[in-house]
Amino acid sequence: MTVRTRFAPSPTGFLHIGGARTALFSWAFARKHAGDFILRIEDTDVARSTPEALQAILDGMQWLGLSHDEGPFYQMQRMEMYKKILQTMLDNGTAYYCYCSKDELETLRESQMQQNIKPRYDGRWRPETGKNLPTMPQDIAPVIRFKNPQTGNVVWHDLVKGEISIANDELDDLVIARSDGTPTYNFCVVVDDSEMGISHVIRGDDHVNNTPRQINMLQALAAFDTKIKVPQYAHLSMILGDDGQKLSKRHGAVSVMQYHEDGYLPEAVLNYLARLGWSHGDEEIFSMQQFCEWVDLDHITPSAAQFNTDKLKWLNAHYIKLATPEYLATDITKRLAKLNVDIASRPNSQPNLDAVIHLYKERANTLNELALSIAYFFQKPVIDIAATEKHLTDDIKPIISALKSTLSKVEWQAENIHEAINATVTKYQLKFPKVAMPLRVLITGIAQSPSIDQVMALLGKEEVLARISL
RNA sequence: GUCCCCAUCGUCUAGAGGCCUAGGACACCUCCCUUUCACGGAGGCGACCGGGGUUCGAAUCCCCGUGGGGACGCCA
Repeated sequence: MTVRTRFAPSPTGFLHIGGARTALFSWAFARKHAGDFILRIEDTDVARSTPEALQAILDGMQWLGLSHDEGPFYQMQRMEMYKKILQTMLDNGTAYYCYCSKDELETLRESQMQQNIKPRYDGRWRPETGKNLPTMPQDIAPVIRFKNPQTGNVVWHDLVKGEISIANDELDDLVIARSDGTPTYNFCVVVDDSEMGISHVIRGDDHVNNTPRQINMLQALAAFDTKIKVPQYAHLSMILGDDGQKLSKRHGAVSVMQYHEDGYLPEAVLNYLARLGWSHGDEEIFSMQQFCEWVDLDHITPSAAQFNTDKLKWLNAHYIKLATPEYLATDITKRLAKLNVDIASRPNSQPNLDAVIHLYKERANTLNELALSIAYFFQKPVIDIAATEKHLTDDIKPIISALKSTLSKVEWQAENIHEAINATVTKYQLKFPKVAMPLRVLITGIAQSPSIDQVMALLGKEEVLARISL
């Protein structure tokens, strides 16, 4: 059997971390089994769907590199097919019209809540042999409801959570088409999943409660079309915020593109997401190629997982270290531009950006940190007054002055610069940092940097000498 | 409220009845490296939600609590 998975977001918001993880597992699972990954846009909620949200989702998927083999399919473009199937269900008695008004349903719900029973449709328009239906109101456009079985249990083996069983009498006859005729989510999912030949439905665990309804519909459809099969389900548990709280629009939920913005590499986000709620022994760091070989559904934890930004940062630092300067340069140039450091227009690109990145990439957690920390190579440093006062003391100033004139005569290479500093240190019988620290502060503005001789070599003689002004 | 799901260090997790004195990773702490800060290296701190069973033996299986989460829309 060919594995076919899908990611089916509704374009009502950005692609957040939970959605991205679901997409990642669907994508990887399809890749592992040489199957197909399908992108389907569930846009039947016309009022809330926006082109901006659609674009944001597409951008997020692209940034992460989760490429689909088919689609994107848009449900709004599949209306004819849904309506045809709706009519078939009406004809064969698996669905029926319901003329309840929204007010009527609201009243029903409230009274059920008051009696402490689960609120659900009471089936007043459900046709049964020998049953008298209410008088059809003139002013109500009907919805279509699915005639859900009333007895027995729906049982399926969830690939993540194991066997789940829900009694049919817990379920009601759900609306599958609105009064304006448009089909609803649960119906479209069922039609699309079977029509697209989806073998594994991998989705968030907020859909567990929809699954028995969907299975019932699938079975109703299958009774009239033997090609229709119930797919396998895998429900991924949700991701909690750093603080253990549920992610929501109001609290903590951010677009995956925000991570891009914040200076995270997609490699790091992907690796982190793959490892969140899934494991392959003790493996922590792995490529997507590796993940696609290893991924399986039985090692996904059924419990919710809390997001940990520190660990993401650690992975990000790792992938920055791994990356070549050339790979990072374009991105870093853009981030520098945002800091008003325009290096694109510098004539002979001195200092060399790749070399600077090379010097700094082992010390940054994010690309933003990296850009910020190398800005002083391309513009006057921001001086840390406290650090300057601490290291550039009056007693050392004459020595630095002397060093400056020595420096002005050396051939500009890190080794020679190091030697010059060493000579000064020896001459005045000092410890190396005693000289290196004031230099560092003068040149970089702050008290932390890579080897100061290497920094100086890269920055260029003229600029270094200019910055050593006391 | 009703139904469904979940429960190992602070966090992510390993764990399929004996390999468990519970392993790894992030974070934290100490030391080493060192030209400051990082990086890197070596250590350390730190968990089986509670109670009952089953079994020679339970983190692992069962039951009951407790706690957490989800669902209950003409949203998806």
